[in-house]
Amino acid sequence: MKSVSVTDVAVRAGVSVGTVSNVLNRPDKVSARRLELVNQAIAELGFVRNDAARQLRAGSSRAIGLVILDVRNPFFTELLRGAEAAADEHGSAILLGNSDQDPGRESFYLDLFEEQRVRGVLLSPIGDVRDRMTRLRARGIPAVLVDRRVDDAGASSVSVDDVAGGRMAVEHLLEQGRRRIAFVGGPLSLQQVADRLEGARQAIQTTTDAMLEVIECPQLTILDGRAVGNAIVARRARDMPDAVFAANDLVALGLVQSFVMTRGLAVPDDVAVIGYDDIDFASSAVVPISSVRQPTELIGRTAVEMIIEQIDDETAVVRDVVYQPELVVRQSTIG
Amino acid sequence: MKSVSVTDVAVRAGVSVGTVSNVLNRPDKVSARRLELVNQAIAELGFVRNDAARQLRAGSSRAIGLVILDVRNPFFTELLRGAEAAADEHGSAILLGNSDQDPGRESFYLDLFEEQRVRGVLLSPIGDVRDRMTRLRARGIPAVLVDRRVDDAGASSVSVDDVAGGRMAVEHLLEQGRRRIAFVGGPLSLQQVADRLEGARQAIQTTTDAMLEVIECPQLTILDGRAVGNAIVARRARDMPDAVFAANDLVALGLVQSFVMTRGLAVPDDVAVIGYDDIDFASSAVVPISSVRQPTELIGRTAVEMIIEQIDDETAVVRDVVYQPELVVRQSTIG
DNA sequence: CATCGATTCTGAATCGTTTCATATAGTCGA
DNA sequence: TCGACTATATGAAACGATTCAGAATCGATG
Repeated sequence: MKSVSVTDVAVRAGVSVGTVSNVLNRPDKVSARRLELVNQAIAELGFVRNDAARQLRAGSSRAIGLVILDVRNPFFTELLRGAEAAADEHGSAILLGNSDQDPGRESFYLDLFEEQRVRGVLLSPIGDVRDRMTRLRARGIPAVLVDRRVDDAGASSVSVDDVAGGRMAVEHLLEQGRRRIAFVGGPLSLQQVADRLEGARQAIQTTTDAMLEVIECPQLTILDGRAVGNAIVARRARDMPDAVFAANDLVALGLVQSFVMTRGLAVPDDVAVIGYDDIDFASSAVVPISSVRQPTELIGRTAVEMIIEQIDDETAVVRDVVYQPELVVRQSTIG
Repeated sequence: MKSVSVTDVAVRAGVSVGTVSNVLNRPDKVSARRLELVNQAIAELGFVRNDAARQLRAGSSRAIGLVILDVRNPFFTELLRGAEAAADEHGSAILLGNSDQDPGRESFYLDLFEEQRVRGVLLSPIGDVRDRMTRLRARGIPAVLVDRRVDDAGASSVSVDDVAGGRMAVEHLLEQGRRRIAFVGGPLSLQQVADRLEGARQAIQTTTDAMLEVIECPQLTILDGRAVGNAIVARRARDMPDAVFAANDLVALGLVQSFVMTRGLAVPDDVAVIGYDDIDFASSAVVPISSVRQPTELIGRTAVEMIIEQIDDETAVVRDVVYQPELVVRQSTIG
């Protein structure tokens, strides 16, 4: 099962290996006759370039690594598609790593990407990544943080103003006359979650009679939402919130699901629910869910473009791009 | 920005390159003293093994390539997680390619994987892949088809009996007294879609008074479902189906969304809807959607295990694993 | 027809790791 | 102290593509 090499092709075509390499990489520098000969030899032998060898000599691969928090969250698959599109246009491929919010897996993929000498890394980080960023930078690998801004990390970032988003969500709930508001999300160590909560707090503080309860859950999945929902349904009436702001749409979906399925609470009559991300499924939920929309695909696209910028121009400075979110009102918050 | 090589490490530690390599790959063959020396040198110099060189010498990478039809379909992300878990246990990583049902992109990723000399390929194919399979086989790259069985392709596969699934779905609709049934899905060139339709036909044929209408849509997304839904709503009453079997849950979600949002049709009173895949979002839809469940994660896991089996044992024979689907009844089909 | 320049070709050197035949050190029994 | 092993360590060769300095080829021109 010996594989075909450029040498084999060169022999078959009666040219030198240098010429074969030129056919592969700079076909315009090769005379028509030899181009023909070489291409024919390639076809006959079924030659496929060995990327490891190419990379070893060339110094780096054409791949860009992307580490996301959760493949099952449509937010991230949307982001991935934006990144893919931009990478495509530039002739690179995206290598996806799914950390599942586990720092161990995050490390695993970052190590893997380093070993693979990827051209750049996009990271949706879990905890503190300052060290990681410094290390990548020292190694000359451009890195961009996505969906999260870290001051002083020495890395560029593309994010959305989550504090503003949180504020918008809760302001909207307040405008609807809600006063006993619960924030559901977690872990709070996740910056996005903390920021959305901070925004919520800011909004609450503009009033005197509203209160905010924080219910932390371990992850941001439908199951977590459902669990919290069941706990809320089981409460005594006087402890019941009249609105819930979920840190993302999956949690919001879980909440709504549990409220409606147990027939314990009507949405939005008993309790209003607003989510975050505006994933496709939010609009098709039991009760279409209000949400805070992020320009998700654009985030992915921009991040890749920033990587490419850094590759092309070594002197490119650290830059933080911050997009603004947008409120999307649906049935779950308006009676 | 010169990178640190094993030679640098060897010099620093005062040992030979062979020893450094042994520390990296067979630490048990190295004396404690040198192990210590080498590890220290690695840490001091910040050495990271160059995977391209490793791969070049070793012959193949530790990655397994997976090409899926649509990252935005939770079915595939679930499958991915199963594959990831199995790969993890075996110390390999999954490289993901998203074909978006575009044969060009499918080819692109398969070529890329070949160049990368992946250890194996999992493919959820679009059209005819016989040639592709033969070629991979000739190159000694184990391949497994997922979610689709292709007789005589010379490749193993892991799939679900979609004909049975289609039959189950429509039998269920018939039991509920529905008689004017529409099948929505596409493209019909996709085997999964064709099989589910075939199952539906078989079920219909067990009755004398029921009829099946086939509505083909270009893709299997929420948007396609919504478009077909709008078209159905616009029909005259006597052309209206009383049940719809969607080829997957995304389409079903889109249909329900359009029926409910336009207030044109009540689900399940006017029209029952059943989907396929039983993704998480099916149960949290406007009307919780009945579906045909596949052991999705298990499919991914099994496929990777079959790849590993083929790597370890060259003589492993072609094998088709076929799982059985399971009916999940929810509100969308029972008044 | 000699010369100069431009265009194409050639092939040895190179990238960084692993491998493996060979060398060396270490252990034990006699 | 001397073999007879075993356990470790060594370092040159190999993997396969790219690079680049220099060679070969071709035309045009005086």
